[in-house]
Amino acid sequence: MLSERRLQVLRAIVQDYVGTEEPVGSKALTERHNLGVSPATVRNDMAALEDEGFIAQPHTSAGRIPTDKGYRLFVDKLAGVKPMTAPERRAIQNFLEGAVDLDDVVARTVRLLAQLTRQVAVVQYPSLTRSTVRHVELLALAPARVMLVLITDTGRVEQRMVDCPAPFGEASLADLRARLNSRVAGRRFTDVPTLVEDLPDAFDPEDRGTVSTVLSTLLETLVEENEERLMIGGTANLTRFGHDFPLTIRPVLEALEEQVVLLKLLGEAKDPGVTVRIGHENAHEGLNSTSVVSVGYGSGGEAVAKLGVVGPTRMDYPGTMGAVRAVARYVGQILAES
Amino acid sequence: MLSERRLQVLRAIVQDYVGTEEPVGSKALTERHNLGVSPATVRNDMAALEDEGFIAQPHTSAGRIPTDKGYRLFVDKLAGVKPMTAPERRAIQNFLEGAVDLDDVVARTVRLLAQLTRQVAVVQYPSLTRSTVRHVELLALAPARVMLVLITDTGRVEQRMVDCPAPFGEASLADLRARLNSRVAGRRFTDVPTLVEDLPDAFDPEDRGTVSTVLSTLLETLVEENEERLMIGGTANLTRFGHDFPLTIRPVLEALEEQVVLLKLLGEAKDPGVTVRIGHENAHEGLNSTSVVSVGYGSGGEAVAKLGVVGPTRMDYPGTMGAVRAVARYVGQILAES
DNA sequence: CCTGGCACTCTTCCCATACGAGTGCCAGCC
DNA sequence: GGCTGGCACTCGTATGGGAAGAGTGCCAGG
Repeated sequence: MLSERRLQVLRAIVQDYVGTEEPVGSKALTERHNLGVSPATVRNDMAALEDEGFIAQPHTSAGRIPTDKGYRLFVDKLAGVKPMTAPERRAIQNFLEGAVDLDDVVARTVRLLAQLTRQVAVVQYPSLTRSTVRHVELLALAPARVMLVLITDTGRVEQRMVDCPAPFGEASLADLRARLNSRVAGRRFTDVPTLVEDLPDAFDPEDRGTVSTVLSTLLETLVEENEERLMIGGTANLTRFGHDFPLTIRPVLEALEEQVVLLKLLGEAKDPGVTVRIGHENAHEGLNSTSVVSVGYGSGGEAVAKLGVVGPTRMDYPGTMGAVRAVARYVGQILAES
Repeated sequence: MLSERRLQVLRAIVQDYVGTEEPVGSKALTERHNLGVSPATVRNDMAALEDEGFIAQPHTSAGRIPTDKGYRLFVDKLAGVKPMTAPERRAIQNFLEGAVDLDDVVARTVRLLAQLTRQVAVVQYPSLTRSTVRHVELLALAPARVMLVLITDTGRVEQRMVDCPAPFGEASLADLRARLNSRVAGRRFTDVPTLVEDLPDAFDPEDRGTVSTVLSTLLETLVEENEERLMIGGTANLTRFGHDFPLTIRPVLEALEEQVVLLKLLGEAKDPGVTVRIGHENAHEGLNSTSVVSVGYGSGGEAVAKLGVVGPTRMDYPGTMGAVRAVARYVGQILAES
């Protein structure tokens, strides 16, 4: 087991390295931190930390830098989440309150996160599966053409065109609209399939085909839109990544464009609080030199989607975690209000 | 005036530089192109071209690279638009035809453009101003809460929540819905304000306030959403930009995040055909080392939005212009069909 | 267990040199 | 007049050898 002081040394190394972006040596450490021991002692501690795999040297005559394992220990044991200051919290709230619709909320959230953390921000749109139906609307655009509009409690709106097998009267449409809403309004999306199962039976045989078509489009929408959308921002912050540019940044940009990858990444974080995945803990190869800090957010107690940031493993974890947590909290509030 | 051969020399320089990314010298030119003259002659021509400002030397003992002015001449006079091959055209069509809704069309277009040109692709959503109204829907979500849904002929859907000053009966709502649609359906967005101007007069005094509120929300939507949305893709291609990385790429990424900047950029291109803005021709400073190739697209004869790519000034102009033009054409077709 | 001292290892920086690519110019030739 | 070969010149880049500096590991002593 590592002694208390060795942990302090590790913490100091992480903090200094995050600050300076340069390998940190024993002498610099004792100067900048009150460890109460000499550089020589620190050197011994460093050697031990290196044996355990928490830190490494880029080359023989250089200082140490934390490994992924070192950051992991730092995040788990050595540092808390740095809470936002009151002015920061006010600023977050003010900025988000100006949003006019869901798109705007998401867009503002991305901007805000990117600015606060100076990293790449990723915000997932509220998921359909975990939401409830506010309203389903059917519009006859032509005799045999219906537009299906789905409104969720999180303000999300999805629409689909339905080509009906037969013309569908306005009265039947109104009937279907009423029956559909009375069954699914306020219910969870996951329950919808069973709730509408026997709905065609209530209609005249001639309309049943159309009703079935509409319903199956509705169910399709639930499934399709399940591959959720997300918004990304702050990619310009990638330029602060490191010195050996193109090689580091390219795979990250590629990964960011693969929404599937990002969604999987966010989806994997099951933790109810802030989740941190460091370097190689990320399954995707392109993100092996990055850390992902994410958290769920939602209008009620339950998370309906995730948001987070992607940055270099050398990042200010306490600050980033604090910012991510705070933003998620306020977004949740905004969603609950609207 | 420049002689015919000098123009050929300029063309050769542009082509070689685009290919190799390195300053091109007189000897290499005569070897790779059948100019029929010796390097010494080419040197004289180069000196003349440099005097005129079409090419420049990075340093005394290096080859020449084209200036913005040189690229401009190349684009205007020396090169045409390279048409896509038949297989390429088929691939474009196939790829776009799989789209299920407008979002998907735009997303696929971005991907396609980025892949074809190996550059950053930008696609603007079809504009509201130049579209016509397909349908306006009003949904009573609560006694004094109405959702306004606007559907355009390009498939775009916008929704807004309206908080009414007074409860609004279902009958009145149906009345308003019917009157509204009979007036604006099939009409251009720009005409809507005058078309609905006197609509409140037809209602009972007690409903007038609500009708006005709904209408003003509708008009707001037209104005607000006029600041159009766009989708960007292929940012990973920025890594192929140049050797002096962070400095070049950073302002570009920043500009790309400022949608306002991009929209202005696309908006400035009035040309009915493919527009090319080279280097400093772009008003925005961050894009001074890039060229923007854009073109309008639309379902009918008229352009409803723009799309294009952003890349280094050192790009394959004929190929890029061909790809941009072809994609715009097929997107137009897809929109017209749906 | 901590500390000061010391030898050792590398990387980085700097400078000087050599090399080579490319130019500009000139005299001569068609 | 325009093209060509030749030649001197410029200047960036590659190469190599120190010298400097940072940092380490280890050891003997407190």
